[in-house]
Amino acid sequence: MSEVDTNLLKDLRARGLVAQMTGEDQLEAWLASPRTLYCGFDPTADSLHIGSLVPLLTLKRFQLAGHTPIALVGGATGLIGDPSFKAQERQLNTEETVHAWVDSLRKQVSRFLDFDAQANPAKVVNNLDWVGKMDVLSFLRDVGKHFSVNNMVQKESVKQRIEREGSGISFTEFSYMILQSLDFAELFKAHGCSLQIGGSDQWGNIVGGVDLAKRLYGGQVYGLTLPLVTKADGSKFGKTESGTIWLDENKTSPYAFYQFWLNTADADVYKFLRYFTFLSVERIAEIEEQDQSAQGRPQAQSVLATEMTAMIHGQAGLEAAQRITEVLFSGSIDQLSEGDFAQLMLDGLPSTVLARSALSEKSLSQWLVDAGMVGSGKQVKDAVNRSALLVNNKAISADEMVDTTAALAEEKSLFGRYYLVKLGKKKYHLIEIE
RNA sequence: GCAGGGGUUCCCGAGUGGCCAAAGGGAUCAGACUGUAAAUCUGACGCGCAAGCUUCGGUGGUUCGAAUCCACCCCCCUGCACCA
Repeated sequence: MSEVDTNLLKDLRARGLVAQMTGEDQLEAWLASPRTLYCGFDPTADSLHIGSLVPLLTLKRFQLAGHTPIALVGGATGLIGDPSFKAQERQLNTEETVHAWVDSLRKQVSRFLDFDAQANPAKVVNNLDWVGKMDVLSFLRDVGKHFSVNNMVQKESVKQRIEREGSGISFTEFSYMILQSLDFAELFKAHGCSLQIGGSDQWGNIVGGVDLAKRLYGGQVYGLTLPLVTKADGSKFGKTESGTIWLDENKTSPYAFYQFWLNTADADVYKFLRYFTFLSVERIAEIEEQDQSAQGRPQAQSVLATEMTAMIHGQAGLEAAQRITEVLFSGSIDQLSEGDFAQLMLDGLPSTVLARSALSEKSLSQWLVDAGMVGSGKQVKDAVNRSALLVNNKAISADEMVDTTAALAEEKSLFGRYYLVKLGKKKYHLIEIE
């Protein structure tokens, strides 16, 4: 039997990663020996986003401490939809869609865990493998009988759906909790899995699973929830003007990803370092101290961005992101070589390739809207009025905004074909004329 | 099925015949200040550079004029009934 790191729980607590747990006193002792634990990820998109990162990384922390992690991809539960704390009934996705998403998530999740560990190799399972085989009568008689609707209705996670005016909950979503409970019981039986972790919104579902595993198999099992990531200013974590921050580099480029973390507010950054990185809490405290005694800009954001980008996108992704950042925010663009521009495009700087003959087709504002740089021409106009729209560092006039040929005149280009468009302080888009 | 309540621009939520592209708040974007922070102040916020165009669940109608009135339809909520 391999040894485990018994300081795990202490470390999780120090990181603020423990929201609730069952069997408060016993869990610590239970984790003194290697155990198997799981966390579920439902396919609600073709990629995980950074919100899922906290449970995923915690699974990793458990593995590093010597326990065996199981990542469950919800091929079955994803077909139903978790109602927990959702304001509205969700639209069901088709089976094909969910199947495809399951495959994507399986790959993504696998990158974080170690499957070759001698003592505690990770596993990935899909709950469709057992739920899909179950027939209705078995479900109702063998599983359903253990659930009290009275109890389920009391759950905070579905309460607002039941009480709230203007919404409701279908039996389908209401049954979700039973399926998730079944997962835990099933994993206990098949893999001796004795701990489920998840976001604190999963508490109700997790407790349901603990109860069911006990009733069906008399298992000694535990549940542990992690805090939902919140921001000090109350806005939603993980979203920016351009949408969700995904883990998939095709949906969120390493550059955008790096920038996201770099823009973390001071009030959140040390908490995020504890939540998301594998830096020790001591090291993080040290960073915080240094930042406090130093004037001006803290180093924490940069550490966070570096750690996270390297973790998700690797060293190459990090370097690309830093290269772009360096050029745009500290360098002067006229020092760029022709090759640098090509590199920026490769590195993932948002860019568009246009034919010179096509320029006269639309106004510059329309081109920028089409390129996805801004939401509407009004925003471009607003920026132009404030001299906040620059092409190769020169402000665009109101006339040029309408006349693309003038705005992107050949003599204004760099190397005859590059135009770096800057809107506001942070938004960049590269246009190449071919 | 019956009765009652409701569906407004990203969200919440005003608006009950012209002054409504539609109050207010939130979110978001931009500017100033800064550290590519926070807080604050300013501007924008259906689409369009503009002229102008398209909206208030849907379709028709009344009217010089409708988010606002009428008819029918769709959807949601609450209660009752039906079913058992």
